[in-house]
Amino acid sequence: MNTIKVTLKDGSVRELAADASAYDLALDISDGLARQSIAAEVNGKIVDLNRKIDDGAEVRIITVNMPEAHEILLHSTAHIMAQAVKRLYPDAKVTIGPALEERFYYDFDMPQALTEEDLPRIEAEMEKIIKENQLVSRSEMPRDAVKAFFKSINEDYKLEIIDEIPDEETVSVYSQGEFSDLCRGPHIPSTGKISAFKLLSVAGAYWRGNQQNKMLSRVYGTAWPDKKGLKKYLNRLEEAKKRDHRRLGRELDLFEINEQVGMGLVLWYPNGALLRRLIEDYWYKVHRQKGYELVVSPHVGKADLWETSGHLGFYKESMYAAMDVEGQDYFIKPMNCPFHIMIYKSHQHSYRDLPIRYAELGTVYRYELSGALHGLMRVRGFTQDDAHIICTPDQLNDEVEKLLGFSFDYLKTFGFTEFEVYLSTRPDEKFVGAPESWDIAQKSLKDSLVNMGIDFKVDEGGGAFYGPKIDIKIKDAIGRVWQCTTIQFDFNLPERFEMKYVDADGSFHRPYMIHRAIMGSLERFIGILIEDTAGRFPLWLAPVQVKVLPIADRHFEYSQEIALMLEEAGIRVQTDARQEKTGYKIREAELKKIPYMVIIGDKEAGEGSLSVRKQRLGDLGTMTPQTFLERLQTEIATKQKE
RNA sequence: GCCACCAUAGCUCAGCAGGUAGAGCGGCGGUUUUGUAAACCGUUGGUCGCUGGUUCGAUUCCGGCUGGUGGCUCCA
Repeated sequence: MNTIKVTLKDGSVRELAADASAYDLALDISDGLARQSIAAEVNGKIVDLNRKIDDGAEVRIITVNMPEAHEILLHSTAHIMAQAVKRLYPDAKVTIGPALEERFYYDFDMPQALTEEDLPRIEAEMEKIIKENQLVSRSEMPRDAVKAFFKSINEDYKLEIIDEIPDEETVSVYSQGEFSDLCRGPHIPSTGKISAFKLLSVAGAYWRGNQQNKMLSRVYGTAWPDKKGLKKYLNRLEEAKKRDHRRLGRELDLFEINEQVGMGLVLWYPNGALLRRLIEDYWYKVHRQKGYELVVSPHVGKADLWETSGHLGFYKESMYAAMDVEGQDYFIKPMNCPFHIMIYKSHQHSYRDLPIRYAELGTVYRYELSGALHGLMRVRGFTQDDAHIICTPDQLNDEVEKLLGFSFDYLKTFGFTEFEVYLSTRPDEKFVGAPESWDIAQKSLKDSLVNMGIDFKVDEGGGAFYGPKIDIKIKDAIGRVWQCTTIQFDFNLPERFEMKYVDADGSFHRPYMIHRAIMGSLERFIGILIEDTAGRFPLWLAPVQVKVLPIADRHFEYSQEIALMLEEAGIRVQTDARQEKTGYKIREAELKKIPYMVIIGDKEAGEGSLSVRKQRLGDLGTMTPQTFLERLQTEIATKQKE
């Protein structure tokens, strides 16, 4: 009998029967490994476990617990779900069902939309399929045969997908029991390999995400190597729920979005407004330090301005309707740029004046679909931490590098340490400006990133029509990623507004312009900050920093003294003089996530000391008022995170 | 905007196979002078989101609207 040789990850070589599959290899190594295995990596490519191995291949068995296995688990579970749905609702047509990062979904075209109530039934049917432990098999077939097959079972969507698969790619079908699905794979060897899954929600989703198309029923679910993993994930969802900024916003009295005021419009309560103001103050301070000039622009502008800027041409669907002012149309601003440009144009500028950096916390209004609104994260009126940098072509590199450094420093100040950076380049079809200008700008952006040693991904063709951009996303405390900073070139507006500067030789030139926002929007950034910190803001941002808790009425006078001393030192302090037990006052301060509590009883009043308690950590012991104040001041000055 | 679901006291929620509602917390009043996450007693809170319809009668059933949630799309 012929044999083949395969190399394992550790470099060792094994001899197997000529027709051996990856599973046979796993079995040959150990029964335990075989049991745990769900796929194999052959010559760097992840394939099905029952795929035959070629002689000389380098093979690694993928077991359920490996990170690479998760996507397969999710994807295979999606198939099991589709199978279950087809069993329960034979009229359902399957469409697509990919794995996401920790979840999967499958979209179905249903005669009647699925609801939450259908989920337990589907889950039960899935359990059955898993118990049946059906073998999952892959077959590669000629396109026509595949099409004929899906046509025979009325899966129209699959036909549409097949037509879009590039010719050079092989078309494969995965089958388990009575269910077959067009799929690239790989998949688990049999349905019994799934041991922990849960369906999470149903939602509507347009076929191919296009509003013109039919609304499908989407079911989201998740799958994990074991029950423990599933439980951990579900706990994480719970944790995220606890951090939900909408809930904390109410609990901590930060803000409200009021029905009578209007959807997507934020009312900032005193605590939230204070938090916001602290961020604004810091923002103004560092921008002045970084050479920005602060400008202020109006909330509305005449139609002519928006005509010139092109917004009425390409952005109208996001703008609110015109208002008539003495026979003239005015529009509420969706962006600040035209105003900043008008400020630039008010004077003639020499090359010596550049770069000019105009910054404004500019509140803009954009029409967002009602269904897209979400707490502070997506609203209709929001404040951009906007700035426009106007410079000469040879100042570009320097400006971009400064800007990147500034952005990272700024975000780090708020405790964010992990970033994802994206460079988006010129779109294929629609763009303004000369391709050469794009090349210069893109090169400048790229060089800056490389020079600064920043890891980034390139989103080829992902730029706006008016220029390439760099986006920075931040990762929060529970690993979620949020888009904040955006640094965008603009070849459009300088042209439209005929911006210019006078060069050394006296000739006029068009300056380069960069739009940038570091936080993106204040509303959204604060929303992210709330979720990142779970409402436990760093001391420098906490609306109330210290709560003074006299134990009995006789301690009130000394408590007042302490509160006054702290207040005079610039600490935001409140005294809880109610006739309540200390435990009760502490509990309340804890729930309001006030960073420090100062407890004052006979002992403290007698010796002129303080008993200090830190939120969540508990009793820090007794210290002098001076020591405590110094501790606070250090923590504030260093903007230390909780 | 579209699909599904949801809307009961300030908050969290129970209830009603149709006969106009209840708890805990909070608020208020009192007693307690209190030591590191909830003292005790009393009391006040609701056009059951709005609006039509069915019905002798609707918070409950049906329709419309408004708002919210999860998605789709877009993006700060």
